[in-house]
Amino acid sequence: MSPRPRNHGARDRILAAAVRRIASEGIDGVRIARIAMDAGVSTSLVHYHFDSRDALLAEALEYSYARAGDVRIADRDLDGATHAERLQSMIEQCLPSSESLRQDWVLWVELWLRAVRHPELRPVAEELYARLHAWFADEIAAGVNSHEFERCDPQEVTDRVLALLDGFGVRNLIGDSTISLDRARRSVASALARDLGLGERLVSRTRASKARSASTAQATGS
Amino acid sequence: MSPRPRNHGARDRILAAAVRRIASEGIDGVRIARIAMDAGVSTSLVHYHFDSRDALLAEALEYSYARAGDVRIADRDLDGATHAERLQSMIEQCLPSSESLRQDWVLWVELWLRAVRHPELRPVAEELYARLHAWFADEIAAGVNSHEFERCDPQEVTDRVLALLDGFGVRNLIGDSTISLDRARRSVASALARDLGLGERLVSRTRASKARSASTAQATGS
DNA sequence: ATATAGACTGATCACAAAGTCAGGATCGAG
DNA sequence: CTCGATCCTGACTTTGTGATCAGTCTATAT
Repeated sequence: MSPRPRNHGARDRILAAAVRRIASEGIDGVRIARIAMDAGVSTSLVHYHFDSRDALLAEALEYSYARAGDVRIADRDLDGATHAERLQSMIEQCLPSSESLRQDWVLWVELWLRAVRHPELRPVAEELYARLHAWFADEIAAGVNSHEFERCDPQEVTDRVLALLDGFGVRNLIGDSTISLDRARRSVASALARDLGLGERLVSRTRASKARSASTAQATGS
Repeated sequence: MSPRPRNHGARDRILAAAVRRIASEGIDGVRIARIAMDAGVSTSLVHYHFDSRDALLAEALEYSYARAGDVRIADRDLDGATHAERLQSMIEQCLPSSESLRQDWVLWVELWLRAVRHPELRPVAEELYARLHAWFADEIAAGVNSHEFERCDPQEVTDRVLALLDGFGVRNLIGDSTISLDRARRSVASALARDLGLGERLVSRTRASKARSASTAQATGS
């Protein structure tokens, strides 16, 4: 047997550093010298592991999007929760409510911008939205089935929720002082609540903050 | 009198070319050589008129945002219209529904991304949102006053509409096949209609398409 | 022991693109 | 006419950065 590739982890460190740098400086602003520095290696090693700068960045983004697209929780605190409580927690995880979520958001916007100009990226974006869509629509449909929610079209409602999340999320992301995180949360939740026939509140005040802290705790970690 | 600066229009042509190039290639992708080519001048002239690449791009963006932020219509066809009809037309003009609106949208997203990393740009973004907000909120408040709409909080409703517009707009902009322009239009309009107590439709079918064609006609021109 | 493949580096190349500079062309004022 | 300011250009310099390459080091297999 010929010696197998044994990686001392440098490759992964480079990828991780790349993701961080992309988030902080933008795809176009990233310099491989910085990535190498962050990863504690020489620039040559970066070129050794990746064919080109573009290849590195593409893989880094792919990695990050895959992670972000993975359903974000198997949140133990929500095991016995109602569908409304789960939805509340999902909303929380789709807003830039923690440092790591903000980072995901920036890469997200970066993807939007590039998808406009590079049609080959559109499937990537669509796939991400499709997963988010399924995540919400399934939960809503389940709630309708179990008569927790009023009859409604889960597809329509989901699209509206995703749009609200994007709209409020972006404004909060860019630091618009009129859209606090809490305002975004409440607006999205109350709009959703009305669509589901729950009146003005998705969940009661105390339960809402419980769901929130449960999900932010796990979003912040890692 | 000392000789006045006599500009043969080159400076403006450079700015216009810059805006076009930024929209098509992105702020980071813009090369002054290309801008110069488009404007039919030498690169040296670009440097003659603008201190630096950054200064040129900043001025170009400022120019474009100012134009886009200007209230977009004094739409004669809507002079005798109801507030609902006006709102329908405003929605149309806040979605990427024409080539020039798509261009504005791209620059808009570009601004979001940079505002995240350059706090000095945030006031620019906030100002743009403030104008949009006022535009919608005034119209809604007027409709409430005249009892065309149900009593509601125009600020809240406006923020929700702007979020929906951003959310649906972005997805349409990146070519997401599940969010057609028409779907975006109808979703935003129906959500707004419900907020205003008008049931499911903001305006009747025929009047809606009339308002749409009126506003796209003027959005496409120029 | 030594041959081999993978992991890694320092030095260097190549190139694109921003920015500079010296000077030419044009126009208005005196 | 001619002086000076404005407008404009081609050639050049500079710099940042992606990529290459020759070679070292280490671990493992035989």
